[in-house]
Amino acid sequence: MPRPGRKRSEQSRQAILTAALELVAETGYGGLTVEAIAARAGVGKQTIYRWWPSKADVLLDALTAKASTFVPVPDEGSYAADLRAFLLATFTLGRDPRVVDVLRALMTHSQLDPAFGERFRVGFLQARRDALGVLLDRAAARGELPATPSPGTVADIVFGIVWYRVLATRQPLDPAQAEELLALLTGSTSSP
Amino acid sequence: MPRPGRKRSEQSRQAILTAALELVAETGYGGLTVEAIAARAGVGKQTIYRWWPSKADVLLDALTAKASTFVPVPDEGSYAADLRAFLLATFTLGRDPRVVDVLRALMTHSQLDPAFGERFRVGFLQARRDALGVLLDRAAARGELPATPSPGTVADIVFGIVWYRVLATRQPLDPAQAEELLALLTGSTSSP
Amino acid sequence: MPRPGRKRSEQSRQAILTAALELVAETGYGGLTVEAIAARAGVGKQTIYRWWPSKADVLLDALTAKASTFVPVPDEGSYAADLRAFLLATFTLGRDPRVVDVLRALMTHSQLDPAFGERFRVGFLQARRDALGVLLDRAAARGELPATPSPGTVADIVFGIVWYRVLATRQPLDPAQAEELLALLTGSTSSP
Amino acid sequence: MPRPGRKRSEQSRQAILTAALELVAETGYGGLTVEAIAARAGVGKQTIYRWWPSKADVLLDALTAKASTFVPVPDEGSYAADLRAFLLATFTLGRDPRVVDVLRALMTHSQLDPAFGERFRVGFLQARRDALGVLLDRAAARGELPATPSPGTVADIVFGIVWYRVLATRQPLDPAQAEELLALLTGSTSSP
DNA sequence: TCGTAACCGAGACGGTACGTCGTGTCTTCAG
DNA sequence: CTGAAGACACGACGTACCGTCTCGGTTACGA
Repeated sequence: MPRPGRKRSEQSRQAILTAALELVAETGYGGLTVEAIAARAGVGKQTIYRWWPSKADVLLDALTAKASTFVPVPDEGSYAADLRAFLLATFTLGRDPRVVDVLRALMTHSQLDPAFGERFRVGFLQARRDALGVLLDRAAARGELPATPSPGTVADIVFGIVWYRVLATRQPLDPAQAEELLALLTGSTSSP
Repeated sequence: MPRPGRKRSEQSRQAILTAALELVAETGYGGLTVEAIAARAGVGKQTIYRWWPSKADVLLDALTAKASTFVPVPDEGSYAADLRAFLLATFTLGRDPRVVDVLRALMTHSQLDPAFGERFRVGFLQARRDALGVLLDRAAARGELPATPSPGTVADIVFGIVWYRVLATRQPLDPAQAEELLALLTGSTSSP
Repeated sequence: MPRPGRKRSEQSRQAILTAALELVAETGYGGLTVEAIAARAGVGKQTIYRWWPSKADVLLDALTAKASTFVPVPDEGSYAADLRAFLLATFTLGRDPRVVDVLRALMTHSQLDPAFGERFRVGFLQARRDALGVLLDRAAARGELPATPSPGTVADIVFGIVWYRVLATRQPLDPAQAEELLALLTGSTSSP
Repeated sequence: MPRPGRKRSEQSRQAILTAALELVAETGYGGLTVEAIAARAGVGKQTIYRWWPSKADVLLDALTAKASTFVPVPDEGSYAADLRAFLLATFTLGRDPRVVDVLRALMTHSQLDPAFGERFRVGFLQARRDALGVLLDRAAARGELPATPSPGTVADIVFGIVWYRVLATRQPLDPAQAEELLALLTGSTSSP
């Protein structure tokens, strides 16, 4: 049942998302203020607060709306092929500076704002783990999964390396490293 | 050659470091303000600004001064033993909530303040990588090092998993996972 | 053409003016801080800085708004009657401790802040001289004005005595002295 | 009986007085800080606080030390001659910008610091009134004094006009105005 | 077609913290 | 003991954003 009243302005929504992405790319999270987003988008602050709980939620929205953050997990037939596909898709995404800037901002904000931290953990980080989980379950069903790095540890390793490079070393993700990781995790030819 | 003028007050320095650690434990980085540190330490704000470039530098100082952050790397005779020692020391440290709170704050601030980010990267993160590097060099000299995960990737994996759990999942570091990691990286008996 | 946005709060404005007057009466100009005004008025500091260039401008506003600083110059029929009315009104105002406290603060601030000094001189001091000037012009037109103390000097004498007592001797203005001044300036019966 | 220890440095004293005069001339009272005086004089702040209760006392000291502030009151033979001498000496002094700058600073500080205000009133302002008082007493003894402006009012008029021009209009004192004042106060030929 | 309700931009509001400046006191070392 | 140097606790400064709250004005549905 459509309520009365003016409709939400799609134009303002787009302007806000774009402004947020631009600002985070230009100045980092430190220079990202609600006032600056509103000013650049030509929008009142209230319009932002009306639709998003925090500026990080704006970014999260922008990330899922603009970039195709979604990493599909098609069945490639084997654990190795599945994992390779997942890693390459993930590492490719992690080479886009615009995406990386947003990821940094999201993780930073989740440390400052516990409520957002929970949303981010449940709605984003866990979703990525689940995607990898699907793949690992499939491998387990096939009996392909090595016993020793438990699925949880595999996820910790894969996402750990991504976030560590994004936040700590700030070096772009390297596809060659994805292959190293693949070899390590599938146990193929790793003897001295 | 001692300069003239009053000496720096060691008492104030200690009070500031302690206050910073307490506040970050109580309220997280979000509640850590220079004013609050100064108030709790019974100190003027200027005394903090005089000696530390930012509040995160205070924490970094407190971390290295109070907690024995230093992870020594004695030669245990083999790569596996060396790495086990390193991982256990690291994971143990990463189970101390006071240390973890500070680590979160440091990484958060390094995203907000690029200048501190550089200091943190060079003075802390790289130092930890170097410690692991000593160990890996020793193993390479002995010919014990598996070919495939390059030393850089080993470091990314080890520190990646630590930081990912500290920042993202917020689950305490698990010694059993250290053993998993050890098995994986030394290539010992990991077939299904 | 009304601009968009929330209107200025008249309630805040009144609270600020009142707080400023109270504080200057209680503690003098030395104890008058923008922070104290804001705190007492239950107002953010920014609200003060938004509307007044300095704390003295708040006081000046309060003086003209609250106290009836205005000294009317009705035509009393003769120079002597006009001047008596002017002097009595001025001296009466100068006996109100609340007014005197503010005057002291304004003159003090005008020495500290040259920009305010100019505003004060043009917008307040000159206005008072002009009021006296009207009266003197009228007397001149009637041919009542003694030749020797030029109008400018008459003004210097009248306002000089007021400010000197306010700032230097800190003695309340004395109506009897107004009569002395009147006799002197109108040249009535002043021989030995 | 000479106390033990190092003697007070006359060189430092002179440097402080000179620095204070220079600063007040360059920046007015607003830019006159103890730190700036100490820095320019090449002196520790403590040396200033040791010998003067406030920065205004430094200026007061400098004024009486450097400029010959003293207005002598020789007996010129008649009230008119005495008063003319006094007024011309006073107005001449009040035409020196360096003196005027200091006077402004002293009066300003006396509004901010009640203790200095009292010192200034008793030690400086009253001294000037007393000088004029000597002259008026002499005239009274001779029977030359007009009845109507009482001696106190004469003083209020004379010093009022000086301070009013120094603080309020900021116009230099005018010798012609001294003559006007003289004519007015001695009652000589002032009919229309 | 006319409320009425939700939207919009703008921007003022009460707050909190920022980083800086000056105060007057204190501590250190040199003369 | 004085003097230069400078660190100290303190308090106010003026600014930047926060998240909230009016404003006047604009859609757009339902009576």
